[in-house]
Order: sequence, then C-alpha cells, then structure tokens
Amino acid sequence: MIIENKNFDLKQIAESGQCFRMNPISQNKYYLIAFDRYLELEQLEEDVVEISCSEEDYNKIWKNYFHLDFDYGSIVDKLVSGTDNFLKEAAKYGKGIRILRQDPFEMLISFIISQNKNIPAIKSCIEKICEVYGNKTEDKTTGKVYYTFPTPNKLAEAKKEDLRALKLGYRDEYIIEASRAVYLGKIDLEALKACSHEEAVKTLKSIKGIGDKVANCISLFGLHHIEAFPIDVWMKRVLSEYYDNKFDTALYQGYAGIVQQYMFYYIRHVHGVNN
DNA sequence: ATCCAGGGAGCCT
DNA sequence: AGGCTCCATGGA
Repeated sequence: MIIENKNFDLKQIAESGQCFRMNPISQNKYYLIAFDRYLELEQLEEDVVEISCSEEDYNKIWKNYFHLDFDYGSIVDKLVSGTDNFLKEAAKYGKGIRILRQDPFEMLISFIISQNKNIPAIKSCIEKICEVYGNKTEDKTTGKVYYTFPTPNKLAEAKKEDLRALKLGYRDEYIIEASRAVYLGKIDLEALKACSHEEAVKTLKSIKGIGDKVANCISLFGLHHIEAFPIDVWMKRVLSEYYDNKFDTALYQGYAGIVQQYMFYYIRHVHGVNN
C-alpha cells in the first residue's frame, strides 16, 4: 500500500545508525526485518512510500513502528529557523529521519554488540546471530527467505564458545547475561517502556556490558524514550568541534533524541562516511 | 599494514 | 568524578 507522509525518507532512516536490519535492495528500495516479519519499502517520491503490507498490518504495526503519527515537521522547522547553525544544517539534511519503535530485546542485544564496532561490522554480527539462533522463515508476499532475531530464551541458552565462534569477541558473556536477565524476568523491558527514561537507563546499566551510551541507545531506539541522548564517538566529535563541549540538551527537552539523530547523521555525512 | 569503530569494566588517582 | 588500559574483531 502507498503511504503519504512528510518527513519520511527511507534512505535517511536506513543510514541513520538506529536500525541494523534495513538495507537497500536497489535504488530507492529497501527491505526490513523486524518483529519476525519481512517488509519491502520503496521511496516513490519525497514523502511517498510504498510498503509491501496490508492496510491492516500498516495500521496495526508499521505506522507505529515508523512513528508516523508524530509531527517531525514542526521540530525540523524550529531547528531550521533557529540560531544554532550546526543544527540548522543537520535538521535540513536529515529531515526525513524518524525514530523507530523497534523491539526492545533486539535493541538490547544489538547495542551490546555495537560497542567498539563500526556499523557494517555490527550488521554482519547481527546477521550471523540471526542465522544461528533465529528462525528461518519465508515471507508469503515476496517469497524471500530470512532469519528472525533470536528470542531471549534462545540466547540465554547459548554457549559462550559458540558465540565466540561467531566473532563477537569479549561481548559473548554480556549477551548471555543480558538475555538471561530478560528471560528470567529480572529485567522487564516492557515495564521500562512505561517508566521514565532516567529510570530505564539506570536499570539497563545494572547489566554488565551496558554503560551510559548503550543504555541511552536502547532507551531511545528500543523503549522509545525520545528524550534520550546517546553520546558516541561521532557525537563527541560534534560536541567538541561545534559546541566546545557545552551543548545544552535542556534546550530540546522531551525530544533531544531526535535532535541527536540529526546531529549523528549529519556529522557522518560531513566526514564523508558512506555506510 | 595500521587505524578505528554508535564502549565499558576494572583500576587508579 | 575523571583518566588510563585492556578487551576481540573486522571494515576502511
């Protein structure tokens, strides 16, 4: 079905570093694996996207997933007409980005894997985990075969040596411990959606292998706390090169995570990163 | 070949 | 609170 929505750009979303299983098929066309489902999307024109799903699934799942009921335009307008020159350019450049509502457990594991890796390496590790611990599935609409993201149970039972064989490095025990915490109910990810961002970060950081940055990414991309503000090497670069390390997130109270995504996406572009 | 990546734990001031 | 060092590995 065809979706018309402003500030909805597949390329920008796929390259924004928040999702690791959305990749190009051809020019303007992407596939996405999320919630055990496979989806194809094509950017027909600016603000017009064709999605390979029924209207029912769109309303039930994907509208929510892409945060399409939220007005990004007013935030972009505010930044573009504001006094912060870096944000002015950043918002202009990434105005089609949306913060996805992704599966919390998938984000938990994905961002544990992400530490000290570049995005292509993260993607490759995640695909390997899915191939070994996920379910092989065939999409009825397109006939494409894909692997779902593993359940907490499956990863909780994984052996350290087996994960190490997938080249996850020292993150193997972090993954197993985090999966056990979720499987055993010590960490209730659904409950963390309902509580505050600060409380969620505090709880996530109690898991070994999760520090401030990863916790903020999980909070932003998995729990949809859009006030989260993850600071990675790219954001450190922005904050020191453009703000003398004095950026005030309080100016963007309640939606700092969206501002963060514009900054992250733009600074990588400025430095010529192409993945 | 060398550097670096959507970092964090452990240890030291 | 802030600064080291080490960690395992692949992409650029």
